[in-house]
Amino acid sequence: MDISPSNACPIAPVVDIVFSRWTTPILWALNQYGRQRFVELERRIATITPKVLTQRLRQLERDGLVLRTYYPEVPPRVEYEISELGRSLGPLFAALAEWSPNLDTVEQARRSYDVRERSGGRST
Amino acid sequence: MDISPSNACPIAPVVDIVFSRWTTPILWALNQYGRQRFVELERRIATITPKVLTQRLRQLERDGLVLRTYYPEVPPRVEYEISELGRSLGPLFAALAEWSPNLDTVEQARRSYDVRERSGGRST
DNA sequence: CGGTATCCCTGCTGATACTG
DNA sequence: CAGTATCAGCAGGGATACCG
Repeated sequence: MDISPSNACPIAPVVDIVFSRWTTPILWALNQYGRQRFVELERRIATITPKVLTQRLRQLERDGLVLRTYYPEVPPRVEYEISELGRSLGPLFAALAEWSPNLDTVEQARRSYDVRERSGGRST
Repeated sequence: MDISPSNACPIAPVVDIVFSRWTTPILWALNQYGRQRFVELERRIATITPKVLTQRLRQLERDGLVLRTYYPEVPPRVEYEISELGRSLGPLFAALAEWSPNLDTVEQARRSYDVRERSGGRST
């Protein structure tokens, strides 16, 4: 939360909601593989802990991006799915994916920066 | 860094680079108001401290998203500007901006969630 | 299964002071 | 001006254990 102060730029609030920690893989998994249970998400994301997964799912549910359905069976069952509002993020995610080829450029920039810095390239 | 593990979804690395803390307002300011000095950025973002601003600018410079120019004058002058790679984020930022009307829906979702929770709506 | 509760610990942040 | 250095404080995340 409050990842980037809104006074600085108008898109900061959107970033706070959509790109706060763990939300991207969660929304992606729900969008990609559809409605699924808690454990499925847990296994798919792998490095997330149940506590944090719960926190993030609650947050996403509160923001209306994710729908939670509870089945009072034994053993209990809960299913999560992306909401319509969540699906409206599609174009945004597509824009992300379209930019990803530039990751190579970033990698290259990092390497040459590191070389420059190692040899004391900075003037100040 | 490592805001969202890449094993979970392919767009996570992009998010790590572009939407890590403070990078959005910085890139936005540089993109919106053009080439400017350290203090200008500092004043524009207001709540950022010089230490953190320096950190983030270095990171963005290393990633090739921002260009730094040092003028060895007295007093010294440094100017920052967005790189071509940084400008290539334009469509992404536009997609963000296009989604921002949905913030109202999020706000509404939060309110009704909070009402539901206050009255003990959750079954589990 | 689908979570909570607990503790710990890292990393970000803020404040302050100092320098070329 | 444009930083760097240092220290303290704290929220959030990870690991582990437990519960309906």
